[in-house]
Amino acid sequence: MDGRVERGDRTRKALAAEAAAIASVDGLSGMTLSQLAHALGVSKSSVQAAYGTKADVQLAAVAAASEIFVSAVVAPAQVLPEGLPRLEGLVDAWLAYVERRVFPGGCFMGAVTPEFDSRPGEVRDALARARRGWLALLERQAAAAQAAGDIPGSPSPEMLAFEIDALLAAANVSRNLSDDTAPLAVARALISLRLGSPPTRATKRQSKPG
Amino acid sequence: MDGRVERGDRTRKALAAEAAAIASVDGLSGMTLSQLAHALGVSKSSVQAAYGTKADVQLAAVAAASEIFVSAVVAPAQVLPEGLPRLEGLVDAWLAYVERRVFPGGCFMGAVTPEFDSRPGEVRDALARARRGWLALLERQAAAAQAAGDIPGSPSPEMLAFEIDALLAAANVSRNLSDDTAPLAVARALISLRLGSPPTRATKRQSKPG
DNA sequence: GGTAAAGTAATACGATCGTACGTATAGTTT
DNA sequence: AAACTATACGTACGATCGTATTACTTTACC
Repeated sequence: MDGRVERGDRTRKALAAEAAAIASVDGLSGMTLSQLAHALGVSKSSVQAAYGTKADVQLAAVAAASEIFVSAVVAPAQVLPEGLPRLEGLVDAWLAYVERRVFPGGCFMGAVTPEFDSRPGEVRDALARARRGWLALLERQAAAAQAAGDIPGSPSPEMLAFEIDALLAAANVSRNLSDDTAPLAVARALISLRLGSPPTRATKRQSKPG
Repeated sequence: MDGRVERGDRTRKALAAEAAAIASVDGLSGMTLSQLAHALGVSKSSVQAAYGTKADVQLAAVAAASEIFVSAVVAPAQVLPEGLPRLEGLVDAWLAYVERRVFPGGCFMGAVTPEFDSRPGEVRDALARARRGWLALLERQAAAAQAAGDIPGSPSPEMLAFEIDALLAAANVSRNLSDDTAPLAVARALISLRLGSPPTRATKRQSKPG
């Protein structure tokens, strides 16, 4: 074991996490190395020493954002039983992840994927891979829920996953534009509706207030 | 009448349209004045002479993109009767607008709104206004369709508009990432499903080919 | 304890960014 | 014809971008 590279890895992690945070607001190409260095109180040269080039920083930011996303959204839902419960758990965790601003710009992928979806390169490939993984995750739970008969009269799991992701992404944009969390509740209600669940569950249900 | 300002307006229009095209790929801040000038075969100074600052160019690009969008998507559907027909016409026109790449980066708003949704300023305000207008347009037709009883068992017009827009935006991203038009058909099928229409209409239905 | 490795930093370089200024050209007005 | 105005262009400036080079500090292993 080498404590030196361990320390280096730690600063590298912190760097990548901060890069992801900045990119969620300014984009992966809008983010500059000076900005990143200043945000962590280190010199620009240190950033360059950790990752050679800016493209490497961008890729590291995507990887770090993916890890953060997994621990904030995927992992919490993993304790729930497969199928509809876990699917709804993923949705609720995602909405909470956006609402509490794990990234200052809302969803990292939602901010960065449209930026790079028309620019061939490693960054786009990484983003496409992350997106496919997320959609596959949703699709698997949708398929399980459907197999269990919990989603009556529903389209294919692939379509259902596509729709859930679309609603979440749109909610993220609306929320950022209006700085209001109402769109998150709208998305939740629509997803509940499409999943055939009764009313909503985690959004409202504050009846009997007294 | 002044032939000078007329000529100026013509170049200004061409400039704004090209700026929108570039921004649909590189983003409104990724676009540079040199790039814009070179794309039109003029000098960088000319761009600056037409619009004083880059922020003005960005705002002009948003305005130009809105006009292009209206003539490519909104206007064609305006000939259809209000309610469900016009709503589906808007959807079909939108999908065609993306598929035939009116903007090289797909939907201009889809590329640029996530870029600016966390950056306060005039650009974000303009994008928010355009988005609200588009959603209101969808919502009005959804309400008319619902009032006519054409969409049985549907959520509120506002929610329906939100959902249609979400599906279209997601289809645009998927299409750009994969360079495949299949996501457009998926979105169309889902929208048809949510509108309660039988199968789909404009996506497949190529029976009786002879 | 000395040495090699890795992190951190200081400095500098070329390129390009957005912008400012001066000027030539073309059209309008008097 | 002369004065005026708006467009277009060339040039130049300061700032900042990403990157390369170089030296110094810290840390772990011999």
